[in-house]
Amino acid sequence: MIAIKYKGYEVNEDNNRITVDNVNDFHPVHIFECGQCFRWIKQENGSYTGVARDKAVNVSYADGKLEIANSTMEDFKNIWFDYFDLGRDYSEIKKKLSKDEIMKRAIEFGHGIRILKQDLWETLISFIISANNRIPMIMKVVGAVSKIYGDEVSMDGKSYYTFPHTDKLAGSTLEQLEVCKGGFRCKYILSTAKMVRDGIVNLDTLANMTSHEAREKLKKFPGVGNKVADCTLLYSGTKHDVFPTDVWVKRVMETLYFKREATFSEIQAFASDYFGELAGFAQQYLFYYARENRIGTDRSNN
DNA sequence: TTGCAGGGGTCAA
DNA sequence: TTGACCCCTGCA
Repeated sequence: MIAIKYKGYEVNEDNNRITVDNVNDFHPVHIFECGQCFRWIKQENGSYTGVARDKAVNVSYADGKLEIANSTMEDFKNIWFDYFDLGRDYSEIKKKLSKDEIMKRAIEFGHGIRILKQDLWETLISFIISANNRIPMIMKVVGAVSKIYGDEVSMDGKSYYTFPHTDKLAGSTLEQLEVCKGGFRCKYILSTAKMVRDGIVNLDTLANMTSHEAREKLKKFPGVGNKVADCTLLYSGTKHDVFPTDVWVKRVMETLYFKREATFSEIQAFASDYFGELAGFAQQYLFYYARENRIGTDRSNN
């Protein structure tokens, strides 16, 4: 048993299990089902099992205590602290974003949302797969890509698969990749993988660019437009001031803010002006609120 | 049972 | 600005 203080948290390691005390603004359902990730599966006991950063873990949370099973203290410090964005004060963000009744409602609804710091490469490929696709399908395709091209890791006697590194995917043929059922997106994945491998676009440089520059850089990849680029930047924790605008976000903005139809650029301009540096966080609360309540569809309660 | 629309977007015309 | 695109699900 090891017990340490780490960046304000009390962290314990016992029997390959990490517990972190006094974690606020954290709700696994909100975090894992707000559309930012595709590799976390809900278990019968309400915990989530997933693979990230080449590790399989099980995550649960209750009464301020976060538990990460199948993890060491080293992994917590090197991976999970940043992955779960534990260094960020979400209470402060929520306070700043609670500037109107709409945001107050959305934040109340998704109060435990955190924006994960996922691997940039994995996020890029995952969101290329997300184009014109549904979440269960995206999860199946990402799972298949990992199973075929990733490495096996085990937890509790069960096998899991890491997301493949760039070289592995880039070395595939289109025919092999199509087994994963990515459909027309497979050719985008393969071309993107080759471009990354060959250094045509260097993902490591994105963090040092402005959000606009980073988005334009990402759009050089086939299958990447504004939406996929912004999702990649936000869900990898690279840029938090982007406002990925998909049909759900468009609907919620039109229904609750504009009260009329609005164009993509109108919504972008509004978000940038109104939410500023916190636009990405606002987008997550709004997206989760809109999708779970079917805002803007004929099945909504509004 | 079969058939068809449409989905958290991008590309090409 | 508009249709095609893989594949799957939901719903007649």
